[in-house]
Amino acid sequence: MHTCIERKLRQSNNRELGLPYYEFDFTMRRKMQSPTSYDVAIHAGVSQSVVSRAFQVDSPIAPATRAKVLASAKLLSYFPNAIARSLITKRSGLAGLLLTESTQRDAPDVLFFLTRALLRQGFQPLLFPSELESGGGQALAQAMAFGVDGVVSCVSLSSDDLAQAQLRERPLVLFNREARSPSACVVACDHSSAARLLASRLFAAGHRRFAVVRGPQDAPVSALRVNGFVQRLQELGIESVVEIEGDYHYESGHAAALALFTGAPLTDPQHQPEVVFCVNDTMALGMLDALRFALMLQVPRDVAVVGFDDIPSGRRPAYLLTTVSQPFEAMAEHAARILRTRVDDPAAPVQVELLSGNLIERSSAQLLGVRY
Amino acid sequence: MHTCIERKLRQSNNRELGLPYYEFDFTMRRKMQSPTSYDVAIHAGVSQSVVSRAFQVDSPIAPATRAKVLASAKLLSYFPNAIARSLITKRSGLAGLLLTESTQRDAPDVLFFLTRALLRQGFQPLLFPSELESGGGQALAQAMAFGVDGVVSCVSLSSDDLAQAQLRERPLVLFNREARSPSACVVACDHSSAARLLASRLFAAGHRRFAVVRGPQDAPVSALRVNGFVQRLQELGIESVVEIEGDYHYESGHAAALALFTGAPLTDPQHQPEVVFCVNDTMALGMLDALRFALMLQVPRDVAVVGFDDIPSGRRPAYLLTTVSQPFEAMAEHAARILRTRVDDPAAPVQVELLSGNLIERSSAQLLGVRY
DNA sequence: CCCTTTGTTGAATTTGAATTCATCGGATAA
DNA sequence: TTATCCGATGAATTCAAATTCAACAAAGGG
Repeated sequence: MHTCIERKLRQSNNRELGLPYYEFDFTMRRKMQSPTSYDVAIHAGVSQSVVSRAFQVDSPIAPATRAKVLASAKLLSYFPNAIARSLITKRSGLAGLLLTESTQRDAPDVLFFLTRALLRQGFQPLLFPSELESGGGQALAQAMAFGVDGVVSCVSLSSDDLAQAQLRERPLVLFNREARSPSACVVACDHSSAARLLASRLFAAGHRRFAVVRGPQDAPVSALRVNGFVQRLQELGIESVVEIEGDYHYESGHAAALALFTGAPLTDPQHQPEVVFCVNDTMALGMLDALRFALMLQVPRDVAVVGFDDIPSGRRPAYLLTTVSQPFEAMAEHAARILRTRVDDPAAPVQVELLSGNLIERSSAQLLGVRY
Repeated sequence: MHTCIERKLRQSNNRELGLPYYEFDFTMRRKMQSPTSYDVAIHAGVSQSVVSRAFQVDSPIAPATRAKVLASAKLLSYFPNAIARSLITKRSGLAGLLLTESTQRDAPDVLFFLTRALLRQGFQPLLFPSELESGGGQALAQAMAFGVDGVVSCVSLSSDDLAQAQLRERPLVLFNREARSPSACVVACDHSSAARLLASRLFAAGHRRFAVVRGPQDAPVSALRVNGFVQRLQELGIESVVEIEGDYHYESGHAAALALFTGAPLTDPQHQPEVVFCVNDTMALGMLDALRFALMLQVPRDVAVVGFDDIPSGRRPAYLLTTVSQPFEAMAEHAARILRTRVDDPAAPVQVELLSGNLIERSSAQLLGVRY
């Protein structure tokens, strides 16, 4: 009886004393280490397998035995070692969360809702921030090495990267990023449609001269928003839209205002834009402050301003920015649910979900027209 | 030769085919699974131990052998399994990061800087958000089960919880929380001193009637800030300071303004506070908006307002809030460094670091007096 | 020419928990 | 009373990589 347990116990003691495992063999409880299932087994007078079973649902174990084991475990403050468990079950309970610096700093809500949603689906979120948008591949490889069950990526990934993940049979959900492979699940805001709607309703409100402050050339979401906006305006007969490049930050919105409303066209009000669409709220706030405090213009009387994202500052009386809110909470819940589904059943169909943004009219710009 | 490897290979094949490990024994390469060190060993014509050594520094291995192994590994896109490694090395490379909802939502910078600092110290951050400030104990137990090498906690922990961590020999650093045990490392902003300094300099600027909007009664940092502020004022001869309880949110700052400046004392300007100290910026912004847009008061002419935290919105022209900034970036770097030190050497001395906050004077309140 | 030293290598063992499979015991059916 | 069955149990094996230790080779010294 208990030969295996005795061997293990002997080993434990020796480890603690810094001796080779097999040369030392009298019995003595070790201290100051996490207890193992063997320790609990000895305390409860059962085998290690029974301890393992006591911690699982639907396992063949007598209720009385389970109670006895759980009592011992509590006494020794034992908790199953998740690492050892995942080695054999091939399930770590970890979900990799790939982030860029800008996701973290400009849209902290994304991280908040995603971590909460992942937790609710039973995943512990393991963070892989990359400094650059291009660091996704390495972050993904790292995540694989850590044995994550799946990945939610807020970073663009190449089709090679996606293939890697698929090779390892690790489900991956792209969050607000383009799918570069037909096998990738995607949850995103429908930036393009929201921008089109915004264009329609600004047009309906009577505006005819538009300007756009976009993000850097290679920014994936900026392009979707700008193209949707501009294409819709072209359909409505607006031929030219002034475009200025920004970098998503407050200062570049401020600078864009000065660029738009200072210089030659200033003398001819016919050429000044009536509305400025900034592809994110942060720039829109810079724009508003520049218009009001540097250029002494009235908003929306002289110019209207719209943003995109619905950041908290834009809601306050000092700004009251008309904007589009992305349903981050719902998006996060969808992403986590899809991940859970595919982890449980790798054969589940690939899902692509586009959630529509909500137009929020405040006083920085008036919107008119049908609801949708 | 290679008997062990052959056994393992046979097992691998059977696993893939869904058969019991030991009944199937012809050789066939498995696909669509993460390669193991055995796969690489076979490919490179060496033993598994050699593969393991090839991936470590300072291990006895011939340079030529290592090159051969690494080439095979690259070809098979093999990467050591961090889970299996940590089972035997007792090092997971994971750092638990305990957070509350409010840390995440109100001070996203904390998470940003902490994750960056932990990464730089070679830790992968594993998140344990708890809905409530009281959920720290369970989060800590969870973190232990996941085998984290150490923990940074932005959540208050009881001395029992701290004892648990110590028992498991897992270093723990408290971030902006009180140490409930002499064995706990702490990195925090010196809220009390900063608040004292703020009081001194508002007094020096000529103010004599003060009000404070504090956080909930049990909020740990609110108390430090309020007490420092009020105590210093008492030392300076100010006997009574009006206190209003808020909940850290914008709306409660707004409400506090209405409570302070509406009603009986309004008729007698002698009793209206000249300065309001809000224990966080978010409430200070609510206060400012209420004063300006609801009560039609001029800031700072009629009332001065100061906050604490230096959130980005407060820096903008619409607010220009005088406040105290917490050196989160430096605090995060310190916390991560302390954690690294103690993980590498559990006998390293317990460190407690209080970093001083920086007073930032903008136009919502004037500060006078010596620099420090 | 033999013996020691140094540097590499591989077989076996280890980590902690889950799983498999044989076994044991008690209960029910014949 | 005996045969059968089912639930509960434990010994052994498994996961993937690190580590230990014995074995071996080549090089150097006596």
